[in-house]
Amino acid sequence: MISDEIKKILASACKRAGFGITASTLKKPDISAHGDYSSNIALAVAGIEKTNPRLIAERIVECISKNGILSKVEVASAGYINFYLSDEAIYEELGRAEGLSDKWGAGKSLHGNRMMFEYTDPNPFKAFHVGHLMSNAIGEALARLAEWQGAHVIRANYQGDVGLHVGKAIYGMLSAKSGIPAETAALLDKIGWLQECYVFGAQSYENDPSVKHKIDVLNKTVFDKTDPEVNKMYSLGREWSLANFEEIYRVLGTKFDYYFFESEVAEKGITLVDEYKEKGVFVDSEGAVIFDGEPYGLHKRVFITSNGLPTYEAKDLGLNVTKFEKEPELQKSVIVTGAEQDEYFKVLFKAFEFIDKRISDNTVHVGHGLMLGADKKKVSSRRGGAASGEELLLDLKVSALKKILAGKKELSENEAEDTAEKIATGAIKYVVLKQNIGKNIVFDEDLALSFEGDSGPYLQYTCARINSILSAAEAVGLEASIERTKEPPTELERYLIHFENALLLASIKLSPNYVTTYIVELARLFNSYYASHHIVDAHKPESAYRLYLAKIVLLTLKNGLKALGIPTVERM
RNA sequence: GCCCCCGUAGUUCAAUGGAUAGAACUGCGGACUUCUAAGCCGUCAAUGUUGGUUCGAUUCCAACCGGGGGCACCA
Repeated sequence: MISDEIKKILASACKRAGFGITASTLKKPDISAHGDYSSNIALAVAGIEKTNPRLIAERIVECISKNGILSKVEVASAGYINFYLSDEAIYEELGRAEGLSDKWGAGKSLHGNRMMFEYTDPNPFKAFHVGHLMSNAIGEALARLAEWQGAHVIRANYQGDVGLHVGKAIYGMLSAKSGIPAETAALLDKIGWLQECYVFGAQSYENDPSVKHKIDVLNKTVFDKTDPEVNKMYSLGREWSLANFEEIYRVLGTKFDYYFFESEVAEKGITLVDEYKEKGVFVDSEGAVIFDGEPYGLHKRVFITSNGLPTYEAKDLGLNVTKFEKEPELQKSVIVTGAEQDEYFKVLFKAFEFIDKRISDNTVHVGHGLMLGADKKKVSSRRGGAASGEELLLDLKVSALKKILAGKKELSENEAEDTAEKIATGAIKYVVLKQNIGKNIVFDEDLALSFEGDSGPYLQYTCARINSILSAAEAVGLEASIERTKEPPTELERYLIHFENALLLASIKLSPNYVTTYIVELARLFNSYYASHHIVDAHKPESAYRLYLAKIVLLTLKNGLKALGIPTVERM
């Protein structure tokens, strides 16, 4: 990265000037008039030495040796040191980007690290909710950003295949047995039926005390596997749900390496609680076994109920131990869930400090906000009730398809369908990834359907537009080249140079929005450039360079989108 | 009651303690019979309140006001 070069230059200049600061602070200035890179190091030094920052900056600048990559170094304002890259350095960076191709943007900051990301976590027998969509978008982006930094990433999905919700669903299934879809029926029909069963079961559970009792008993039957009929419903529902989730993951672009199930980790959780109860980590309280977080400013949590059943606390104990058992070389474990679990995880990690410090030290929880509708309430579906993730995707897809068909593009039916799906996925993922993870998202579906402005489709559109330019160039036999007829770098070229840093920062901060912000600004700069520069013109010598630049922009957009898990389209 | 998170243009979001707080949507006003108008250009408009720390605060600290979430056998 060229910023590393400048950091070195700056550090050695500081040393020569007699300032022993090694922590170099180099950033891209907010406005281009302040150069390509800027350092506030003189301000920091002045703070310590109680002297005039401008004088310090000037002393540092005097010590900067001549270097081909810099055209100018200046002291500005209160004492900033602004670095201006030479045109040659910028062309060289563009050439480096081209050479790296689909590796352009990658870094080494996590090279050799083995990291597990757990996300999505839907529950079989229940709907795939918009919350799962968010968790997936964020988890997938974080996983990919880590991969771009050289980490070996392991994707994990933890699913609740036991528990009350299963009892409710199976109660519904048994009640509606006559309407059960045939084995040959479409998956969508099976899932539709299953969800109706769940809703029926859940409502009956709330409204009818006798049913509540029946479901509680049924739930135990599910667990004990003593009733063949119940067993059959259980395996059908589980199978259908998981197959349906797999289809959603395909659309979303996620491939999991591990599927953990609550049923598989419960036993281990119970054993751990027993073991560490003897050591005083867990204590009996009102018949339950709890961990008391209050001495640490946290709260109490039940791990084993008074009926002797493990809560999700105990299961999480088993889950996290299992992760490190299956992956002994694991250096970091990241868990993505809703932010409502923030404090729960603090308690869990505190308990882990007494059980396995390696786990508590190397596991981080990322809590994301809720997705709300335009009315700031839960996103509701067109059919009433909370919207499922699938419905939301489908609504967006239908709208995208309409828009595609309204155009005069000659896309085949398949391509149109596929493109619409990618636009829908891109739209929803972008909305989730463009803002800070912990905050609630207000998702105005009508606004999202317009696909205008600061949006995923805007980025996809820009890519499609460049593709179109490339084919226009091909049609007239124009070849991209940076060798002849270079033009002085514009803001666009100067912006491209910061791509690697955006990816690095996003990875370090677990904040994909650094990348969304970067690439949407890049797209904006390109579209603006496009409006004022005619690119393909066989008669203009500068066309080769402009085409080259367009290709680098496309490469950067594609790599950025890939690192976020947002699909790109060829045409739209 | 205790704890956690969040308060930035009319709206939805940005901003690694630094320079002139950046976009999008909306509104208003434009350009274009040239490579994709899901585009481009211009314009109006914002840091909840009061203090503190700092050379410098949207960012850190405190209090208050407002919103959301969590605090025992559900996940």
